Amino acid sequence: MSDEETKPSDFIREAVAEDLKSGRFNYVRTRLPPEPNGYLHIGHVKAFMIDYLIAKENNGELILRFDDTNPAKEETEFVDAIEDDARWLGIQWGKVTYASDYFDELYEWARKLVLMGKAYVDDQTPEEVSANRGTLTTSGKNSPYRDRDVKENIDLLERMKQGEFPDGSRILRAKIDMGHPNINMRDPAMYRIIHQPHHRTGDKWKIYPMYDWTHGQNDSMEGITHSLCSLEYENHRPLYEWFPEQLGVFKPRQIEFARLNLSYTLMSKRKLRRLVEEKVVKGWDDPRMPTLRAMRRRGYTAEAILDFINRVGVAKNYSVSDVALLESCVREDLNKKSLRRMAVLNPLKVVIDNYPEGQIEEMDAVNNPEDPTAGIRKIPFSKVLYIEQEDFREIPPPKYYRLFPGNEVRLRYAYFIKCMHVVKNENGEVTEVHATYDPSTRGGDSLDGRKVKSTIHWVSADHANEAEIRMYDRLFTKEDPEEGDEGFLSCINPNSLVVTTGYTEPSLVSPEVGSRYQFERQGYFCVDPDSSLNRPVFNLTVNLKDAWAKIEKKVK
RNA sequence: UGGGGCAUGGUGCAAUGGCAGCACACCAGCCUUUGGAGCUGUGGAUCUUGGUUCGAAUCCAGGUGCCCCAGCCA
Repeated sequence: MSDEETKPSDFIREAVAEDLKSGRFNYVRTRLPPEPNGYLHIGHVKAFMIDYLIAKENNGELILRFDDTNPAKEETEFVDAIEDDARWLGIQWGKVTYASDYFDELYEWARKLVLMGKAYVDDQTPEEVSANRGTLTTSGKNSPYRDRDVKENIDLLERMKQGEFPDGSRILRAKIDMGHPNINMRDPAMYRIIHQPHHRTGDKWKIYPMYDWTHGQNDSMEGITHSLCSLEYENHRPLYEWFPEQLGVFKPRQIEFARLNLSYTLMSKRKLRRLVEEKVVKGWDDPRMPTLRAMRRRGYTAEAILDFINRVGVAKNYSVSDVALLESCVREDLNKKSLRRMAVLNPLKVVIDNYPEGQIEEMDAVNNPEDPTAGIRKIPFSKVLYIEQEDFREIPPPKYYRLFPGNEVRLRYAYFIKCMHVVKNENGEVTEVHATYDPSTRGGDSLDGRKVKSTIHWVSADHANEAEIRMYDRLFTKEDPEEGDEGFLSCINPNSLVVTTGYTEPSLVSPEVGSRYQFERQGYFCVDPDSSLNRPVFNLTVNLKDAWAKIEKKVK
């Protein structure tokens, strides 16, 4: 296998290679630019991996730079969480910086622009600024303050900085062209007045730089060669390039790609916040959320997430990836790694009539058929068992070959059993299944070559341990939760969380929080921090493919 | 009646003028002590019209559709 062949390529990697070849840059340096105003979600992972891998593949550097230019929205808590999540993904960066590290230098650069006559203080109200910006199809109007002289501008800017003026009373604007067809070039704001403490600079500043003024200049100051961002910044590129051009400083290259969208998933921080605030979910780390904290809690591995991101690829097409692909990646990874265990989620009592009262046998069970080195374990077998309610039907539908009266199935790693009769309650519901076992099939193999069509899982009732099982499904019922007029809150899946009490084999009495198992024939489960002594809580990470569900649906 | 961008199976991504391919999903079969996993196979796509060319998904022209932009958010 050669690295040359397996190395992914896309239009960004090609552009970077071209820049190196042409000599536009002789090194590669990228940056991760999160705003510390919320938790990372899977959409960020795509952007992060592009930055990280492109730096890595080119023996370049990666800087983690927090874009903290708006004190009203940002908090240290998020800085820590973002670093933690990024590290969990395995991303490595050279150093951590903050936009706020550069506030002084940025201010000097702004003064320089004012001195050059390329920026001015505007006294218009926000409403006037907006009204005079024009529309998409009509030109804007120059501010009456646009031709203020340099001295006055310098003085006013300094006084803005000193906190002499109230919020919203003035802004510093770049002097470009109010008639520009690209609205971002119609004298964009560089500084606004905000009398609020900043999570890092405290109350030193009363003015804060805007994204457009900050980001590109930070890139330049840090010697970033490639500033990779999502498509919505395409319209900002002319401005991104205008500033360093005027200042005569290092000019990084901005390249845009399509952000990640996922079916049945919301990616906007604002809307995710509503889910938390309106208690649709229990918090940012609720396993149904697309945040990394939630996915970690749910049991997704970093490897699976990274594999997914890699398979999705990089392009400029607006696209919505299928959440089924993510789930497939999670299954593939977990299938190789997870220890198998037996757990009954919705118990139905089975009594083996011909099994000696009080007898207990230890059955050998394989820990992971995909990994022989995982070894085997012992599971106790006795006269009274629990099986899954779904694994018994009094009247079997077509193609059903699990347990039903008269049918024989295999209890995994134990015996063949045959259903003889059932016991019902006053409502006519089956409460107990009676069966006989064939002692010659111990371990699950018949001596006479007799075949059964089904193998079902079980636990010994006396030895089983109670556990809380949290079964998760998609949060939304629509592929695009935002489709239609009713909004995403109108298509919440009422069954996105179903909690049951299940029974596990005794080896799972107190599993380590965060450990992952495959419950045979059901899915992958991860031990939740809510677990208490002898009463673990298991989160469904992802279910196993359910062939019977498909058949049943088709037969109907 | 502006500017910027994008159109390839159901979904996502390749093919860089030379046999339209990969993954997921789907369907059929094989195998199976998980109706799991695995294996094999089938079907299905170049937005449209015209042009250049021996040859076009790719180049050119027109059309159509979708996305982004009028924060003192990022």
